[in-house]
Amino acid sequence: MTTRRYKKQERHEQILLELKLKPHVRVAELAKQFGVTTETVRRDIEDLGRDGLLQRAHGGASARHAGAHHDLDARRHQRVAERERLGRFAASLVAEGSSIMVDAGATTMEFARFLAFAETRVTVITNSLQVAMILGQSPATDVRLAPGEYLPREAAVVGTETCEYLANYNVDACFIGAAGLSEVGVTEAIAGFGAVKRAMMRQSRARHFLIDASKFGQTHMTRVASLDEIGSLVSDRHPTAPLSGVLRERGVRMLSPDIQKSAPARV
Amino acid sequence: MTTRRYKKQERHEQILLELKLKPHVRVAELAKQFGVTTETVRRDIEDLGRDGLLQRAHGGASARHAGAHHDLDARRHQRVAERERLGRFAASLVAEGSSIMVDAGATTMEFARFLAFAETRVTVITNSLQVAMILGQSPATDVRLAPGEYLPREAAVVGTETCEYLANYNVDACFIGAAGLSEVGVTEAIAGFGAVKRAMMRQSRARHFLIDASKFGQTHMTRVASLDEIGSLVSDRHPTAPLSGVLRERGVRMLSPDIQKSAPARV
DNA sequence: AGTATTTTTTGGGAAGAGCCACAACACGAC
DNA sequence: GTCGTGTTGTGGCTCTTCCCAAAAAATACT
Repeated sequence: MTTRRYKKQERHEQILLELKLKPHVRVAELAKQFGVTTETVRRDIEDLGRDGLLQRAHGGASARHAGAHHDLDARRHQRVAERERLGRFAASLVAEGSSIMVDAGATTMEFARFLAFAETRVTVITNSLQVAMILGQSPATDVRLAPGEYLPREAAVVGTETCEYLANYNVDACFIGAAGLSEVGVTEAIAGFGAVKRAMMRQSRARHFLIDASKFGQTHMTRVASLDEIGSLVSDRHPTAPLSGVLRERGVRMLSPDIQKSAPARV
Repeated sequence: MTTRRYKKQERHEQILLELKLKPHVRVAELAKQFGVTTETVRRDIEDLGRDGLLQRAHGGASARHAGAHHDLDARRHQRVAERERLGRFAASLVAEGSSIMVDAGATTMEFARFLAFAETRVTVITNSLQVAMILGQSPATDVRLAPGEYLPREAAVVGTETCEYLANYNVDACFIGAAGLSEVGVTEAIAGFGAVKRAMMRQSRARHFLIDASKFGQTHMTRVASLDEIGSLVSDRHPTAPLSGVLRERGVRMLSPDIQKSAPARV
């Protein structure tokens, strides 16, 4: 027997690995690679798709580029439009020729996509591998990546090294995401990220928090910033009644794209 | 007239934008969105694909995202079998519980894949985003990423920051790729990488150079190491006549998997 | 060992996507 | 207006992919 067969789980791992390297794989391709039937690969893909580890597509599978948490996937898919508006709007806040720090996360990634697309000339310092790769696409962007321990879940680095590194730079603005915004302030679910976000805040003249409306009122484990420390809140919608009052009181600048209904939506 | 028709260029932009947001779009989807025939969309995709702005796929198009760098991907598809043998073999050299540095490149990526697959308990320091992502998959691996300027072409960081960072660590071994190996020594085509490779060499007790046979006899611009400095050469085949003699003379340990035909090839 | 369970292959029909060549349409120049 | 160029739509055909169900093989269990 010359070629031993891959076991199911081995194929699954290989497929995911493959998707880390290219955005799209074809069923036929994988079948040949593994030496199995396309039907088998199809089943593999179906399994992985059910677990939210990849996106199915006709003829193959695509990476779930968000790097977002599996559990939040459903919500992520409902709020695509919102996140997109937020990202596009936030990207418009970046001045030509400026330097910024960009945090890791699904929202900031969306922001990075629009920024790359706009080809704004800008220097970016980030701890997110995804953000680095996205912005690296744009020839107008200089990207510096922070060091640190690699967190596969979020495709980002964290830790003291990361914070120390950030402390060496002073930038015009930072763009930070978060899991929750409430009267308590900005909070984050994933430990380790808090420190990085705070380090970014310290080094930036302007602070932009990219938080979509679904996170309003939520409080998570670690506090990232008190309300006073938030420079501006960038969101897809303005916060409503109780929260908006508190925010205004504490001097938070609230920015959102929802005024301009003018241009007939084209997308 | 309610819905004005998109012009060609507008569609092109929209398609690219769409791909920034999701990794894969379908022809049929886009056709409906634009209100044109699938045939037209197909033509659009073909145009964009010709310019290398996206990857074609059956049923649609994929983003040329992060990691799908043409040359890197193309290289990955050349000499697959050789590279694979090399990678698998090199991965077997890593001792359980050790710490290593891993260079950027197509060959070291393959090595990383097998190392991740083997789930060897190991601490890895790298300047390659791809290597970090691949090894991050393995729960047994601790990954630290070096800082520096991001090079989209290779999905790696380089520069003085990178080298300075590496100087802070001392590891058991380093695994370094290269574009050429000749009597002159190990040489590299891409400037900036040489310094990083040398920095890794300095901090490692053992040095493994992962160089496949197709690179024997080649000399490139910047010198990475003289023959004396090479610890061991890991390759898919033993070097032949003129080169092998010189290498032996200069104390290079030559390792390659071609003796052990035992384990049936797995892919 | 032998049986049970999971996994993979096989085959065939339906749906989708691709490709090609030619017709239809738009736009600008003259 | 006519012409020419470039773009888009149409119809016919082929190939690929999908999905389903049943047979075959591999694996796990006792």
